[in-house]
Amino acid sequence: MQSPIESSISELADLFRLLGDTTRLRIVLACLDTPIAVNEIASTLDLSSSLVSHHLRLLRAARIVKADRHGKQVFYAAADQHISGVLADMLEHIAEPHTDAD
Amino acid sequence: MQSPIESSISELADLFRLLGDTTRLRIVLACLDTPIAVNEIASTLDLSSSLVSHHLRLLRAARIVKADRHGKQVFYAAADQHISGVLADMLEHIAEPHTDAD
DNA sequence: ATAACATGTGAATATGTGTTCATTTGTTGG
DNA sequence: CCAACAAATGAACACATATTCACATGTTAT
Repeated sequence: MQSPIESSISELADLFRLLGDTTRLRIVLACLDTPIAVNEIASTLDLSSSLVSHHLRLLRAARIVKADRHGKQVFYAAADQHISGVLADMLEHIAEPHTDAD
Repeated sequence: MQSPIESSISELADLFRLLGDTTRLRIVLACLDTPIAVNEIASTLDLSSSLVSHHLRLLRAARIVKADRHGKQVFYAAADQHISGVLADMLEHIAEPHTDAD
């Protein structure tokens, strides 16, 4: 991997920071496979739609998810393959057996 | 991707949250390619070794980096391929051209 | 043992941020 | 146009956490 320039680093960190909150992460996971409306996310995860909307705004700004309006409802979905790729890699990292030796 | 169980989610979020700070991210990037000592990280990134040590402790606890003592110095390196894989994916995500249309 | 160096740690503070509540904007159907 | 619903937003608060400073621990050489 190339050493990323300084400007990319804050952008990188932004993306990770957004995924680093359990509520936001659950929201992202909820719309990974198929587009899903805001209030459906809210009811599924048992959150207020206000809170979901707040988080989706941040996720959308970072292009982690993309929005698609259908009538009154707005459907959200993962922006691209890299997002699911990152999540898959991290899950492997967790699954990996680890000795207690540091 | 399988839907990750609830316990994995907080573990996942922890990992992302740790990478979501620019200082910690720079530290991780600094020891991605080759093991590097604490004070070398500190001087390279122009940080106090105390701060670097604090962050390394968190990164080590999450098994993002691993420690290796050689004499007085402790060398740190990325724990496994998944970490670099995640970073590579995220960099691709950033590099991807994006329209301003939301 | 002691000095010199490298790393680790605890407490305190300043800053960032997730959540709630109230309100507003946008959209469809009567 | 108006009522009903979905989504978005702003302000305020509570809480988490990154950083600094002072000090402790661990390691090597003399």
